[in-house]
Amino acid sequence: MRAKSSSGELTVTEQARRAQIVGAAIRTVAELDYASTSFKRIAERAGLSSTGLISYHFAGKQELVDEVFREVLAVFGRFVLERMNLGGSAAGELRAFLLANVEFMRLHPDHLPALVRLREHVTVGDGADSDHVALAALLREGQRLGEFREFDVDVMALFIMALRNGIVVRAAVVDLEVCGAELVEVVERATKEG
Amino acid sequence: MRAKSSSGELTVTEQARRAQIVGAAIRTVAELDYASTSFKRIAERAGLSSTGLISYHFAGKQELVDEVFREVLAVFGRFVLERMNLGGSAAGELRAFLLANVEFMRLHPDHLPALVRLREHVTVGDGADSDHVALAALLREGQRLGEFREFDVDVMALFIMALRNGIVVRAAVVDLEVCGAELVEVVERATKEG
Amino acid sequence: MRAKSSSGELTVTEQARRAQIVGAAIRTVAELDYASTSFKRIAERAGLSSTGLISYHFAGKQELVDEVFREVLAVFGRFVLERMNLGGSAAGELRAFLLANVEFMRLHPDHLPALVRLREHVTVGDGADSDHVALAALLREGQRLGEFREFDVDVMALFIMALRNGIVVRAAVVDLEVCGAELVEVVERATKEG
Amino acid sequence: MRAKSSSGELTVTEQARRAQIVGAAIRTVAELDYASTSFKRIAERAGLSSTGLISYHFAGKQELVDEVFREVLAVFGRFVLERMNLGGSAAGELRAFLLANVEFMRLHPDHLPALVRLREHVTVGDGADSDHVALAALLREGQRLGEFREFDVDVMALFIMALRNGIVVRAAVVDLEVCGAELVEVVERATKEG
DNA sequence: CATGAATGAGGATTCATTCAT
DNA sequence: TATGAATGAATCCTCATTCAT
Repeated sequence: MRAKSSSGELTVTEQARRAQIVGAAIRTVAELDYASTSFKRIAERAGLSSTGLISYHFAGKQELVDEVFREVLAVFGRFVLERMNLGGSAAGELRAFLLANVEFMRLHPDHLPALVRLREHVTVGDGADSDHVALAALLREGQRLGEFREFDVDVMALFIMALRNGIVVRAAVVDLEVCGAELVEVVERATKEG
Repeated sequence: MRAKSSSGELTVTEQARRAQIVGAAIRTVAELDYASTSFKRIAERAGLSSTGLISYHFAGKQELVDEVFREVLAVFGRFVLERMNLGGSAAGELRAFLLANVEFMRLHPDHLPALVRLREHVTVGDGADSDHVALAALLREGQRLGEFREFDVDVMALFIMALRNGIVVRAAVVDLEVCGAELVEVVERATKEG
Repeated sequence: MRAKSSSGELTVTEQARRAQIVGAAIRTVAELDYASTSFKRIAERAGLSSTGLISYHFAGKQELVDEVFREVLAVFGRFVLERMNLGGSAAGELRAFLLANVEFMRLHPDHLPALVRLREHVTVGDGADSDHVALAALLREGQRLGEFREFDVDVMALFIMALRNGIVVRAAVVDLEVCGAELVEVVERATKEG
Repeated sequence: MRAKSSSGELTVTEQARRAQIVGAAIRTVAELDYASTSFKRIAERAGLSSTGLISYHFAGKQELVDEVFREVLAVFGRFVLERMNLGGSAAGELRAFLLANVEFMRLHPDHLPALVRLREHVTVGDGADSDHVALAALLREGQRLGEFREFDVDVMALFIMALRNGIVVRAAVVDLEVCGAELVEVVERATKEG
């Protein structure tokens, strides 16, 4: 009856259903794009008998979209973090970040497409740019350490995310292996001193 | 329903109306994103008194979308071509291409956003990748001339377009001047020998 | 396509359709009460093939409800005014007002029930209390002329409208003739000096 | 679905739950009007965690509505009766009835609004008019005793209840003290001989 | 008894499209 | 050609009700 109980806790069943719906929504958005993503389509993919069930578990389409976005971002964030926290050089971290991205595309082919397609329709505010901010910080650190040349870190972060997104959008028709290797090379050339 | 006369030709009036509608559609998509672009919204921006007129001039929403895409691509293509055909080196051509893109964003702030947003909803199949193909050819030529290092030209073309699109999507909140300069720098570093 | 053209004018056809829908809405509300009044029910009574047509002519349910209320109030206001402007005494005006109300119920059996049932759901703000205000003014004038005894004019106006509404709600099961005569008698006793 | 046990009796727990739900329903209807009164809203006000519980204790929305109506009527009836059975004159009884109504509004501000709003949606048939019948009987008795003038007792009863309901509907924005005094005065003038 | 998850009908509204004028 | 009225499918959402636990 409620999207969230008054205490903010969710029952196990509810968590499971929400996860099921979110998963179906991710697949739907990845396959059909936001414009064609309706509750009906999501319900079909989730095997639900009624779109009413989605409304039962989520306060509205916007909450679902935000939740999907948050979930994808969380999964992605954990995945990347596991592959980065080696300490070491900024350049190494950046390289790890890029390779993690490519690996993530392989393992979760629907997540990043959903992320990219939902970005404009999300009301989260914060998480949307968290990637960008963290990346810019890393770049700035690299500059401080003398590993990276001078450049506008925000612009460079934008570029790196743009390259990543470019691969995401074309992931279906592209050789991820080749793309990944070239991505690392290009970003290294773009950032390194000299 | 009309779309084209039985002989396949369009009258001057028809062409004018179609152009008016296409122009309004470009503005609408750029401002509202594809998901919120309806005939009603387009008609408002075009100063049309009926959405029926759009259906009259275009066989359907898909034809309109395709036409918009084709038109933007054509305008963009002419613009870029004028700034590139100086002959000269591949690197020079590539640089001219990039600068033309940035200049185009400044002069036609709605066109590339519309292009990017419509790409996934277009059924042209052909023109969608014409940019990519031409760019890949230029890169291959540069490799043949020894100006560019060895890389997968398709991947690199994808990257360059991704960088361009990254700027397009954030054009509203970004300093085009800075972005343009950095774009040239990054692409040069990404492609040049050594 | 629009509820109102940009110049605020309505075409003849549109006026006719709106009137048809408003009429059907009046009948529906009078018969079914607001809670059961849906676009579907209104469309049935209006002989429309689609509820979409109602949305086409009215910006929303609220606009329709407001328009219905305004229309009933206007018809009622004209009707009453025609029977009151004889000049003369305040008591005479009051009596004419009451008789006009009863006569109106006979001629327009759906209008006042709709008015009463819609009052709480209307966002008009002004017209809702115009009856009350005019009546209170008349009562005050009667007091000034010494025709009426001293009483709180707002409370008395409330009472008179309450008596009227009481008849309206039971109009179907009550003898209007008897009610009307008794209404005049009761109000006269309630207001007159002594 | 439960509604009543097979033997027709209700357990203490059942009675308590039903009373809790009925109380919340009264508040909900008084605050939100019938059209906006849903099981969800009632459950919120009752502190229930599920609308299912309402369906469990009442055979359907109609039974709940009828029960609410019956309950309000019973409470009101007892309250009024306590203040009337002094024997004495019909005029005195009538006056006591009116004052009891006003006092009831003060002590139970939600009950009469709920009663008025639910009247049209109730299927009891019986109790709905019990007020009216009793009041008409009192009026007839007063006529027999020569205390009241000649009038149609049903119409007069309708009028008196209409005045009462008029106050109820505006109770929030009106001075109950003033209204009460004027109500007694007006009804006395309306009914007394001469 | 109580819970909360689930259901499917029905709500208003928007949409692309059709058609008479 | 152009208009605007009309259509019906599809949208998200709310509702009372059912049911397994």
